[in-house]
Amino acid sequence: MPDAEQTSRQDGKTLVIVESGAKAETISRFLDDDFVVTACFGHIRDLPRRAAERPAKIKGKPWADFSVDVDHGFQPYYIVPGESKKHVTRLRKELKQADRVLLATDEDREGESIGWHLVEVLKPKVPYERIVFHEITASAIEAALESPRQIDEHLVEAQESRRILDRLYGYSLSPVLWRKLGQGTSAGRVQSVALKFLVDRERERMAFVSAEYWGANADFLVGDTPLSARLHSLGGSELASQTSDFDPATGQLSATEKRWETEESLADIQPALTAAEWTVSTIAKTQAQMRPAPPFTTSTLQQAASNRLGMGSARAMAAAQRLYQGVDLGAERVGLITYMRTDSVTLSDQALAQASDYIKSTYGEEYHQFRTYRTRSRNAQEAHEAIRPTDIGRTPDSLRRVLEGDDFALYDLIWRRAVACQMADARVERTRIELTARLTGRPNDDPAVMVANGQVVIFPGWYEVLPPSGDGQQLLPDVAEGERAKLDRFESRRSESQPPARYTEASLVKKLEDDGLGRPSTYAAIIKTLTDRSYVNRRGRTLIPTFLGFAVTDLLTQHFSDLVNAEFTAEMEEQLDQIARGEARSEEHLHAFYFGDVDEANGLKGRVAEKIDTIPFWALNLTADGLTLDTNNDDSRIGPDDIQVRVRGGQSFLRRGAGDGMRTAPLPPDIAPADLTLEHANDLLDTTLQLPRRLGRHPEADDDVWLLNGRFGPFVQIGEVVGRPKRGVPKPRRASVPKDMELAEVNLEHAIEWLRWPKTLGSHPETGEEVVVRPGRWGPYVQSGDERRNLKDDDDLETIELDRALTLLAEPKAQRRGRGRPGGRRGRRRP
DNA sequence: CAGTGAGCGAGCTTCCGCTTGACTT
Repeated sequence: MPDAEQTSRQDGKTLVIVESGAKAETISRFLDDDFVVTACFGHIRDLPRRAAERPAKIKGKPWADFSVDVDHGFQPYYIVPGESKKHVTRLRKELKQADRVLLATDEDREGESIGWHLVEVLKPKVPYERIVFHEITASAIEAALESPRQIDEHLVEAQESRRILDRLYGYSLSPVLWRKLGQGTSAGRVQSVALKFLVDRERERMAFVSAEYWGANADFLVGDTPLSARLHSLGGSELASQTSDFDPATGQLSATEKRWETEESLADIQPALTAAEWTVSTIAKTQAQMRPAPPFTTSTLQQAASNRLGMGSARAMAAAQRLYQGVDLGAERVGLITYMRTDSVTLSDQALAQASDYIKSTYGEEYHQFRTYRTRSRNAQEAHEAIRPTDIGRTPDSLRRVLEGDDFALYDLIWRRAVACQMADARVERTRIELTARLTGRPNDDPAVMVANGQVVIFPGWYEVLPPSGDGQQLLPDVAEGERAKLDRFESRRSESQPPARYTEASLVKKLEDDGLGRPSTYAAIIKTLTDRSYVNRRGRTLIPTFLGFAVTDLLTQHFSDLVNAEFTAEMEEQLDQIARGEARSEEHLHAFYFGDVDEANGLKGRVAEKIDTIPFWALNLTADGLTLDTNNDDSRIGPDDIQVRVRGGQSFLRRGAGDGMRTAPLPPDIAPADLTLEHANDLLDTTLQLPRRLGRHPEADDDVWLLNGRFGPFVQIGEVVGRPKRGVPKPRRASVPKDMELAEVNLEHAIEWLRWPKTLGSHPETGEEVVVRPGRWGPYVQSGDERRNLKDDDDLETIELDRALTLLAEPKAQRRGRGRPGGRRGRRRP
């Protein structure tokens, strides 16, 4: 099929380039044969990510890591990454068939930039113009074609400024973390703030002091009618009944006008309450209108998918992508929803009209309510519509045979939300029944009031399509004011004030959007980064920061606090807006950021150079009161029983004492910092101290194999545990336990395998030195004396022989290239 | 960085924001 399309193309056509493949398909249906619609699939150029991608001419430059010449106007050096090459090749081919190009990328900062990059890479010889589609409808496309314009250079400059700033930020601060916390760690304008949200919340939970408080429920008989109510107030004071009534720092009552009841105080008053004569004193009815929520954006879709369907952000987005790309219905492939990466709550006129028709014909006129919604989130760019079904008439039921699993559930949710948002308010009537009694002989507790709350839906409106959980009804029996009531059963109930909830994927995405961090296309990726880097663990739906996450956050917050908050991004966005309006230049902002606007000391470059060698290592002190940041980093002040949490090589561990009596134990990778108590820490240390452990008998050496704990972690050894190495006695054979191995799982088989290395192949004919082969950090290698060479791909660790090893050793050493680094400092190798 | 031992050669990691890869018969 594609072949036929290729050959049928004639010269003289207009090439329309959009960002996404499905969008290209849809738009081509609205255009005649004079147009060829194609997709570039997002950005086709970017700064090189890794050293291997950098152009040869910038290698060795002091700014090569950035691929941005900070000394000459912050000139970026772009490349076409491997994944984009095939798209560029294809676009070039398509361009040859065209005599005009329309850059129809999205109408936002990134879209403008993608259009500009397309021109830079494709260098069209034919005329090109910029157009934008506001919706994918015939009239909107026609309107777009009638008002082409030039590329907005200021907007492109703003995007480039954002791109370079993020590169400078990430690639300057990440190396600081490598030095202090281990390789592979990372810092970024968005991820580091997201991580700080999680760490701050975990610390709030650690500092939280819970309060126990008691309340009561009672069953009444009003005549013969049963009625349940809850104890509301005594002696004119309301009972404390929620977390916010208590001080999170002390667990004491903070709402001092309220009463703090205990189990004993309620037991004490129960006889008086039971004996009292109760009266239905007031029945208050109020009406309330419940408005539907706006249609979905990426952020609210991810929240609802998590809350209602239990889907994580990435899973929800994958399902949404499939719905967007569409299904085969009959002969044609049809996209079922509009674009799923959007920050807009706007619906097209066509969708509004469709919804109106559907609602009126299905539920009746009075169920329809025309509504428009305004986007409230910061930094919204609104290049697309809200997420909605492409055809409201395509009900979830009609797609039951086509969609399954996540896809169906998500479509159902999107469809309901889109319809509901054009429906009338639900009207509910709320009823509050108060029962009052005078207590004899208890002046401080008199009078007593019990309350029952109820709710009835009197007009469902949008509830018809999207019922609230529990259908919105809480029925109360029919009683009248002034009726006498008898307390039949009394039950006191224990509650605890709750620490602030941990973030879930859904609540983190909401927080990010509210604070203007990240974009619809990156919310799921941000969470993935945090988990990939082991900054965060998932437990059920909640996200729990690890100690490594704490270390990263503390280090950045202590030394670069102005960079690790949402305000930094907000200010950046203001500057980008100035650039986009042509009121400011990117270079000045970047210069101020990187080199400082007062002096070098307040620029990123100067600060990193000053800090990278002087920042102390991170540690938390663990006491009975909890974990606190260690600020002096002074071993001489550590007592023999003092416990610290530290991080090395990305692994967190416990340390008890300092100097000679010091003991360490690795922390379980999934431990929640708030769960680490002094007692737990001592248990972990004592468990590790159960080493040495005898694993069994080595069959060849005819000796015992021991698992021991050493300076650099656990290791296995053939032979007795020795105290100090004795002169003249050959050293026993030893091997490290791999870093990712749990100590409890180490057995004799493992030990025998590790102890096979190094294997002696023979002696070197020239030097007489032993030639050995062993697995190494960078793959297997051979060694003789001080000479080492890696095995090649064809060589095998198990079968390699002396001759081959000698050949490898005779080859020249791989050339080590000197690299000038900013500041001229080469990191000392860790001993 | 440290802890009963031995080893590790050269060069790498990292950012945010757009898009989904698909060369089987």
